[in-house]
Amino acid sequence: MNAADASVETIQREMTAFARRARASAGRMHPELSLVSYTLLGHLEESGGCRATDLAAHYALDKSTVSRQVTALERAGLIERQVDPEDHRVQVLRLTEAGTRILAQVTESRRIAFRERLADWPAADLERFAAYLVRYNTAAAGAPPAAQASGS
Amino acid sequence: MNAADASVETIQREMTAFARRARASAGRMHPELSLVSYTLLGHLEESGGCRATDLAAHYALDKSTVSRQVTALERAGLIERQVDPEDHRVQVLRLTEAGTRILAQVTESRRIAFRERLADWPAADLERFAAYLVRYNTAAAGAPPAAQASGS
DNA sequence: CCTCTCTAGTTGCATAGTACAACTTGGCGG
DNA sequence: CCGCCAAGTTGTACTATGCAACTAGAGAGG
Repeated sequence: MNAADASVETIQREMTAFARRARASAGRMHPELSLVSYTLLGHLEESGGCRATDLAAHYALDKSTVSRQVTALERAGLIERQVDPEDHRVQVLRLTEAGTRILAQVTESRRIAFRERLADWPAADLERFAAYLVRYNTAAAGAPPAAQASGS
Repeated sequence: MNAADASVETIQREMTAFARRARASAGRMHPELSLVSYTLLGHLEESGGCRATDLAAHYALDKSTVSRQVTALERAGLIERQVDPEDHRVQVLRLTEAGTRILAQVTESRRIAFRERLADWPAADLERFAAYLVRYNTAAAGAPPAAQASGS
């Protein structure tokens, strides 16, 4: 195996290890907002409101899963649904004020934790690491399901 | 926010996105070996055999979770338990031949998928990316639970 | 030798996230 | 009007997970 292969191997192992830990510790920090809820809210903020089907497609989730998550988030008052006047089958999802606030809180406390962990990294390394991750995830998002599954 | 903060923000977002997708697509590639089982087997291979408690500590899992996973892996014939002759409370876990084989297969097909996604990366970037991930995860492993949860 | 305490692991119970399949509702083209 | 497709919901089942209660064995102190 050449050097590039060894690097790929390491990247695979470390990304897997990270993914493995992520869920294991999910929710310990923010019991009121699970990893799933957090990412859904984040996408709603980014997109400025979208359909449940869009969320399902974006995260490769079943629409039933999204439906239940959306129901829970609505019950919690973090998002609201509005029936699309153009097509009554469609529900446009939007963050409520409370949802926006909580999302910001969680994002902030997560940012603090990440900063702590990355405190002793030189700025140049941080930038490069960030760029690599963006590049990697961009490729992953455009890849077919099988390739996405490799991240698991 | 300065440049370093922006990088931290990006790292947080991208790591989270990755983690989010990882689990969602887990198992689609290798139905016979879940993400959890895969990482446990991987650790057994690396360590050359260890206790259930070691696995739990390494992955920040409850010992009951590990116990069940181990039971399943043993039933599947991928690992075997031997009672430590020095301490009858302890079970030393080891990969069986079948376990070693399947682990190698899955690792290989995952490696192929990762290589595909990383195909157009220069070797130098691969090496740096790999090094960053190792560094990041090493910090995560030694961090307190709260900081680990930030990866979720 | 007996007891107390600690450790390793198992099991009972509850919960979250997920998928798949069946169903409901509504839009669209013949 | 009819048949078909698309968006969501609901029923069901399964996996991973944690916590708490338990069992079994090791070690220390009397």
